[in-house]
Amino acid sequence: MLRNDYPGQVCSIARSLEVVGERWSLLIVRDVMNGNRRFDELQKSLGIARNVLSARLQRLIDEDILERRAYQESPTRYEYFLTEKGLDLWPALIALLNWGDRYSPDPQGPPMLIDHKECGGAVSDRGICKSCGQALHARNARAIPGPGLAGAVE
Amino acid sequence: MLRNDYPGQVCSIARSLEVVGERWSLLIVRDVMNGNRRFDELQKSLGIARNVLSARLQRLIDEDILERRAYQESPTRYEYFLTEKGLDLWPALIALLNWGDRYSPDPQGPPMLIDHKECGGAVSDRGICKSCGQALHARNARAIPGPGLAGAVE
DNA sequence: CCGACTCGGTTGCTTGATGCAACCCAGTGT
DNA sequence: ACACTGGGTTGCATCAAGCAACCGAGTCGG
Repeated sequence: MLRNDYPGQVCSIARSLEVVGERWSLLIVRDVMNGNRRFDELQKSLGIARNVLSARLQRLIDEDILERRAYQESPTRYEYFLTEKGLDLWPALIALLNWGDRYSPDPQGPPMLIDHKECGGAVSDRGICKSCGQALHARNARAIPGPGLAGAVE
Repeated sequence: MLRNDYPGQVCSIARSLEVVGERWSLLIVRDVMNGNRRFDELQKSLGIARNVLSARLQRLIDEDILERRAYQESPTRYEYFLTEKGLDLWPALIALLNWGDRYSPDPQGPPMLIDHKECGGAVSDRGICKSCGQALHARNARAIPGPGLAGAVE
């Protein structure tokens, strides 16, 4: 997105998109959720321009979606973590994941599978564990590589 | 978003965002879901530039998310409708709506409320009817103006 | 028969975000 | 002394978005 505001829109969807609707923002959140926490990791994993990654991270920190913490001193090096607000984007990501799986399917199968950490059950498009029925969140779900990834890695 | 592809990304979230992650796309889908079906209605409601609206509608049609139908001849006039694929974006929109309501709250209350057409129950962030427990879809949910809209309309 | 209005766009121009490559800096390893 | 790593910043070219003007078919009012 170019400008991050939708002038005149009084709608919570528009307000959400003002914050996370910019190009790359949701993919950064997804990557951090999957354990990519460092600048270079994110840059390589996403293939994003470094200046743009820098700007996005700053924006996500300003919006209290990410938090930057030093993991060592001299030289100081940083990691990015999701706040509660950031973790709460999980249901939206799951909905987009499922929509993508349904309508842009990989012939090999989905590239990423989500399951319930405690019981191993699959997750529905509503973020509900299909085997135990619990409504899941970022903390008790886990991403595992699916069959669609295999073809891309070779 | 500028370019609509995320090169090298093998991920259904990225694939979804390639299609609906461009600036305005999800808001157009939301508007059509709420009954704005004509070019001028959409243009006024969104405050989007006409050339951009034209490009987005064409893209959404190409992606089989919208369908254009003539509602009269001479002069021919058109309306845009959501396909099943478009309607299935509903859970993602609901997730974003709830996230926006929670973290960018309007002091007056939410500008838009969603309820279950049949029983009038409120809808959770997972798109589940809070009163009867049913998992809802675009067709059996309804958007109604909430308290947050009042202040903006005056 | 002439002008104004509506709907659904398209065309041109300007502005601003993005992509890319190069550079920077502190510290570490060899 | 030199290269390497992590975490960026700077400059420049390109491409998409915003804006206003225009267009074309048909309809209405006088």
